[in-house]
Amino acid sequence: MQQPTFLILTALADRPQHGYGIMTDVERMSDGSVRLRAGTLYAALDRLREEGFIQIDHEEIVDARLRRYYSLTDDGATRLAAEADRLRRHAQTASRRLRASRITNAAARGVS
Amino acid sequence: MQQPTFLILTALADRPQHGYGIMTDVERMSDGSVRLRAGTLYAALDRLREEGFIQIDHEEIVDARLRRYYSLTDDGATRLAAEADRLRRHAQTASRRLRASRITNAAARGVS
DNA sequence: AGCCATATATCGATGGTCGGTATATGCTGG
DNA sequence: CCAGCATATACCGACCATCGATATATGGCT
Repeated sequence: MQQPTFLILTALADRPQHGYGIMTDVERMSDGSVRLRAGTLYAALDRLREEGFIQIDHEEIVDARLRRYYSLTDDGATRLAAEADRLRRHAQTASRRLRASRITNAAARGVS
Repeated sequence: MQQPTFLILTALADRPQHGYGIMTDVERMSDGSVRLRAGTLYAALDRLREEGFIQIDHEEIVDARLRRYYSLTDDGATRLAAEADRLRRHAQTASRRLRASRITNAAARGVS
């Protein structure tokens, strides 16, 4: 699973949201580092719905504009939890190894 | 950065390794869930070298077979550290939101 | 009047990964 | 004794998620 997809599911983890809301939420969550393109977002929403990870929650019209709200399915929540755990473990492994390497290099330079 | 690329850099975080060693290391690190294809690995090694994140450390011949060892550059270590931190934060956000959602749902069902 | 935010949708291009194939050596089980 | 597997690098076409751009429409701000 790629980062944009992961962040879309994360945006839906605690409440239903509509497409545009997901876009801004993802940008905020990632401190502006991940700007979802409209193409990416709506293609991903269709795909994730086909895969059964999200579903259409409800729709409403605001200012003559459609808002289509999506929510996580149980499958989606399970999948996201598994993916989050994988990310956490990978991040931990990388940090541990980098730390080990810095210690080794410091020792080699005679630094206490 | 995609997961395979991240894991390749992680494999090199604490010591130089050759291609095939990276492949087995990545599989072990991810509990067998990520099996690097030869095509992915060697293409990624070329690309990462061009980008300045890794470099050829040294080469040796074992059993008439070439072993080309790669190591992280300073740039690569910096990049990997930043990426690991991003992964950690994203995983944390997803887990926090999922937890919040479970509490809300439990309360809605009248569960203490 | 012009621009930006809101909101969804579609389309071609890009690029990292997948899956397979090629080449070569050495070890091991049947 | 030879077939298969592990080791080791390399290349290629295919796939698909994402990018970047464009389209359409409304409302608010300057």
